[in-house]
Amino acid sequence: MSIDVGARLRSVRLIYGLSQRELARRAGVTNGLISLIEQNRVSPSVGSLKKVLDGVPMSLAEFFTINVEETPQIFYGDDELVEIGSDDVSLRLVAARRPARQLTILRERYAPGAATGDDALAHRGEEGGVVIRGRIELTVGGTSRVLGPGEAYYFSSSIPHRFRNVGREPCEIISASAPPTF
Amino acid sequence: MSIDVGARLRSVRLIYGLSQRELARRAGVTNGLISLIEQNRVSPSVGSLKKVLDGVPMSLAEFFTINVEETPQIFYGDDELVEIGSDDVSLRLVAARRPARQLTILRERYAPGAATGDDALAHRGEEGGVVIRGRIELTVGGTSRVLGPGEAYYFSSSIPHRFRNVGREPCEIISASAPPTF
DNA sequence: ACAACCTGTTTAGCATCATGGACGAAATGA
DNA sequence: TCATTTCGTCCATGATGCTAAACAGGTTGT
Repeated sequence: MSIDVGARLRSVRLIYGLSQRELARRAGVTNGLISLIEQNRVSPSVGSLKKVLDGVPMSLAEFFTINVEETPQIFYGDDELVEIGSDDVSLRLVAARRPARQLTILRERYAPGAATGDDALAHRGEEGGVVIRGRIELTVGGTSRVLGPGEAYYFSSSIPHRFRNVGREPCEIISASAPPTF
Repeated sequence: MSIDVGARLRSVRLIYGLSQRELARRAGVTNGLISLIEQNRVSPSVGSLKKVLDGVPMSLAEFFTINVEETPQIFYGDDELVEIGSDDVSLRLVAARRPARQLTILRERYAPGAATGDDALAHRGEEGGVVIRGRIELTVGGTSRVLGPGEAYYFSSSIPHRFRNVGREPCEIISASAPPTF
């Protein structure tokens, strides 16, 4: 549940082949603090954690992104396409069972006339995709464009956006987004 | 230089349309703490920052990844599919011109018999994709499997991996990886 | 054996964070 | 107008992070 900052810090320190004292010296903190953090006996302030990571160097974003356990896991096949959409808009998620994915990959299918909703979507991250079949109208931040098979798109997910199938046949898209939205 | 945790938190809170008190209630902390953090008058412990973000909800990784300035940029269409592959393996990159992408999205085309190379690939991050057409043999960490249209895959890119078209027709895949490899 | 150095851990005390409540300003409603 | 609600900020106090120094165990070298 918790982040296990201690294990993360220990693993990055060892990756860089540093002792607690050496890292402490580079970071301008005490070795004792490194020890306490690695044992999870304190929850460091963001300020001191940043100082520590500056000694490596590594950004806070990277620190919280790295996967410590490194559970090599492979997901294959049709089974991994888990349905999460509605009737008109079918979303199939790749590797849904995998914990802590860095990516959401979807096969999206829009029935003729179907759309992602009346309100535009807006969330963190970036997303993009490629149209496989059919024609889709993509509205991003006020401007619209119709995309056909083979065409692609990419934008910041925080800009309000909406998809709508304006063709007479079903439309299919492969999309990806990071950080994961599902 | 510093991270300006305060401004980040404030912008996140406002994106979600919450007051300091409402966020505090959801997070299980006091409104005063939210106020102090947003003014950068304290450097919150990782533990409390996590509690706060759980109220949104947002991960620490996302929190430190978000770009406060947010340059809205949209990439559309066929133009954005930039060719980067060889003769047998064609890779077209979505939104190649966009700086600092968080995602690599590729349309990959393998001629019959073509492969990603004699040596297996291994790099940081995660990747996945969906087969659109043809049949591809995917080898990840010693085990192989042949995937057909509609099937999907997902794995840690650090595991050595290799793609090979084992069918008689061209194979097409839409893939995504993060962090970006191209 | 012994010293000199390394490792990570522990502890007392001080600095900082986090709480609960009080405060004034601004908006809402009767 | 006056009461009520909600906003963000501020303050005293208790909780916790952080430092400096001591400690125990392991390795190297003389």
